Amino acid sequence: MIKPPTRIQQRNRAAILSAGLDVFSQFGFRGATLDLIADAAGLSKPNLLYYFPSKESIHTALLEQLLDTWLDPLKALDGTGDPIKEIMAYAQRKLAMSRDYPRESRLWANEILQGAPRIEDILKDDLKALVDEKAQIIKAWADDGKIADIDPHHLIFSIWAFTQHYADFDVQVRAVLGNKDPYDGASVFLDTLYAKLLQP
Amino acid sequence: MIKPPTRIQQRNRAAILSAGLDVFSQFGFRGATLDLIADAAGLSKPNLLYYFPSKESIHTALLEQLLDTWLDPLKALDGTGDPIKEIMAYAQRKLAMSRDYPRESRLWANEILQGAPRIEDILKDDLKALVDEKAQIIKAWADDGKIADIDPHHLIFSIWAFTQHYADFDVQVRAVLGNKDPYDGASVFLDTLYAKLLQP
DNA sequence: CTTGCATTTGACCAACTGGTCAAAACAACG
DNA sequence: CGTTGTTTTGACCAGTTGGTCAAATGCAAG
Repeated sequence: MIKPPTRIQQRNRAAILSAGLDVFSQFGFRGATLDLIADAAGLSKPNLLYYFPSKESIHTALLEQLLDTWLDPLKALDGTGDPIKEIMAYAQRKLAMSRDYPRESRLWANEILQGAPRIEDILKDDLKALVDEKAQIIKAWADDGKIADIDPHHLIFSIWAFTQHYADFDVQVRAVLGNKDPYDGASVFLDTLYAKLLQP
Repeated sequence: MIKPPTRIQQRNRAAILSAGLDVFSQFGFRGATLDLIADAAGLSKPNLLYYFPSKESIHTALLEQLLDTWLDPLKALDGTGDPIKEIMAYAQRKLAMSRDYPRESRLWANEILQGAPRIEDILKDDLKALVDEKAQIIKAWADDGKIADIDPHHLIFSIWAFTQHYADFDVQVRAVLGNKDPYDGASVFLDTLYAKLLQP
């Protein structure tokens, strides 16, 4: 029989996951240490291992939790909506994710940079399937002359690249802009960019 | 008096730097180990430390070597040339860098992801100065009505983001495209994107 | 207060880490 | 060949790493 988690369990598991997100997203899997995570979570190392059996298991839990959040904005792209509005709304949702979940974006980036050893299958199955499905919708719009005739896959890549850049390269963006908040400017630029690109 | 490096020194230093590039770009500074680098270079660990005094020194050497290569394409943007051609040529140079030097791109990405502790000053000084200078050129073009009126800084970010995406997220891009070469499609897309965006 | 379970901890371990060192092997040159 | 400087190596070290364990503490219900 399964027992419901106590308040302490909920609090500590959440603290560990948040600490793990901090550490893994900054140092990658190999560069992260249990000591760093335990310190950030305010627990002793053996105590941390009472809640998660291994370093790997914390990382896996984070990645699983991330996956849904990460794919949601694209899933919401609606083939029956107004083409240009749909794509631009998707791009804005993605940009908002970078602003609101920068650690998650960097965790993902780290994982891919390291060759995605732990999620390669997911990329090749789930992600590819989802992207292919949405790419077909976009292609249909292009064929109907409702948007400009561009390669749907590279369109999606360009949205990922541009929006995630503000989370993953945050330090660099802020260094160049002199610490001004980048997101207002980015949002305006994003609108201009895709409005012009998609115009049939 | 300075002695010229022997053939062996040249060969081994080059092998170490190449191995270091492999390992640092995949695992980040903390995740990289001297054993991994030594193995990849085909040397024993003490032998490796005969050529570089520390792990840090290998990393520093790589970063210094990278900096010039990395900023060159932007430096070559010429204020006296044809505006749209200049910007599009810059974007294509950047894309070619991702294709030809993916490890360097990932080394840079790793460094920024980790908060750029070792190059923050360079970003705030040299990089910011260079970008500001080129941004002013672009702004002048926009003011003269030679290109569309867009934010020059975010234009540059969009070029960085899109082109580097193909090196840094290589595994993901190939997983989604089913292992087709992405660069031809990316190059075409890049041309379309900026041609439409910059049109006054 | 006591019993039983959940939680926390200090001490510990083997493997790995960055780095040192003296001695050995090698290369070049007269 | 011998000598001299360069290159390579095995053995080693102290600190860190992921992880274990038995014992101690906290806590809630009867």
